[in-house]
Amino acid sequence: MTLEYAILGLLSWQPFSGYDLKRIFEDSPVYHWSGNNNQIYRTLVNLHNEGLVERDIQQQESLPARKVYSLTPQGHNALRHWLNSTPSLPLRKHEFLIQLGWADQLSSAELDSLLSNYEDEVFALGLLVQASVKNPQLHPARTMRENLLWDSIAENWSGYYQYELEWVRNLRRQLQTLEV
Amino acid sequence: MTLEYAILGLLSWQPFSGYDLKRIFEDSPVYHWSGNNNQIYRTLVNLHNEGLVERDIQQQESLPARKVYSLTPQGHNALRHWLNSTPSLPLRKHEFLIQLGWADQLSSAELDSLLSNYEDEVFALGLLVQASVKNPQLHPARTMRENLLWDSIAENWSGYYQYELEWVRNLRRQLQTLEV
DNA sequence: CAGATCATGTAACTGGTTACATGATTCA
DNA sequence: TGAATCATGTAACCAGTTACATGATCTG
Repeated sequence: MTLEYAILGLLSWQPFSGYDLKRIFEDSPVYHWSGNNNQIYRTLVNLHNEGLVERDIQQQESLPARKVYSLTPQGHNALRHWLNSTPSLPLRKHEFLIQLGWADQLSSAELDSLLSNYEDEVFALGLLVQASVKNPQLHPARTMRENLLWDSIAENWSGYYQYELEWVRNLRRQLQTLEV
Repeated sequence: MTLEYAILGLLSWQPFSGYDLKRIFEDSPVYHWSGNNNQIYRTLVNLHNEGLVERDIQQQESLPARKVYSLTPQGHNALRHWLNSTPSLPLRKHEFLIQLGWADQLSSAELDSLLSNYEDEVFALGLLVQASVKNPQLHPARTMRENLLWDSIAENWSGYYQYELEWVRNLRRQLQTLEV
């Protein structure tokens, strides 16, 4: 389960509550794929049962208690083991390309509006991603090497949206020359 | 449900059996995300219940009957409606980038071996993708415009793996210069 | 006064994976 | 003789989404 390790990673940096984690997952495209409580809170309970994290309950007046989690030595081990395991390849679910595959049924106006919508959305998301991925609150930079790694992660994400944007612009241009 | 429309799309091209579809989904990165029977066979039953496809049962001697599905007029309508609906953005689940985010805990030998593994796998998959995405059996080319669309889909996929490959090579180079 | 933020959590669901089961035929 | 291909399907499970519930405090 990826989410488990994603959480272990973050906790190896600093202790967080479920709520903190939820916000990080929501805000960062790196952790894009789950920003929902249900899974996060349940995963924390599991990790706790497995002895990989420990929880510190901080009582607050007039707000529910914060449950702050941190790694146990076993948690550190589990993380380190995962870090050395063989990397998994990125998964892309690109629904739009499937849509496009049958879009010859559309008029050229409809098709271009579809592409222009896509272009706008990619552009907008690209800006968001660029902003959030550079947010120093979302990642550590304790050594020069760690800094380089996170820069490279940020570059991978923002570069990806750039790639997608150039691709759609190029396609629109090609379709226009076909039109004439 | 994306799978539903992906199937409607394919059936709008030509009739297929569940087994045919399963193989297409397995072979093509475009439909990467599900090559498993369970869902495909169940989805076909659903589509049939909804009246979007009709089935033609072809008895065979000594082999189970082939159930060949094709679109009904309602199926064509549903597809056309979806084609004109607002495009959805690509989803990337990039587990490796999360792994990398905490990889400063590894020795430089371990880190480089991780990256080199990743590079090899991306390279290999890139070749596969390039081959399968150009396979004319997996897509129609009935008009010049349709041809252009599918070329562009193929380019999006193979270009993506190229992008990922250049990214990892670049990172390895940067890490090496840091080392010295 | 309405809506966001802090902070926890649960219920019901959809989507997707892994593994199993059957059984004939072809190919190395 | 063992593996791959053709062709159907089911059972059990894991992962992820949407929506709900509570209740105080802060901000416009």
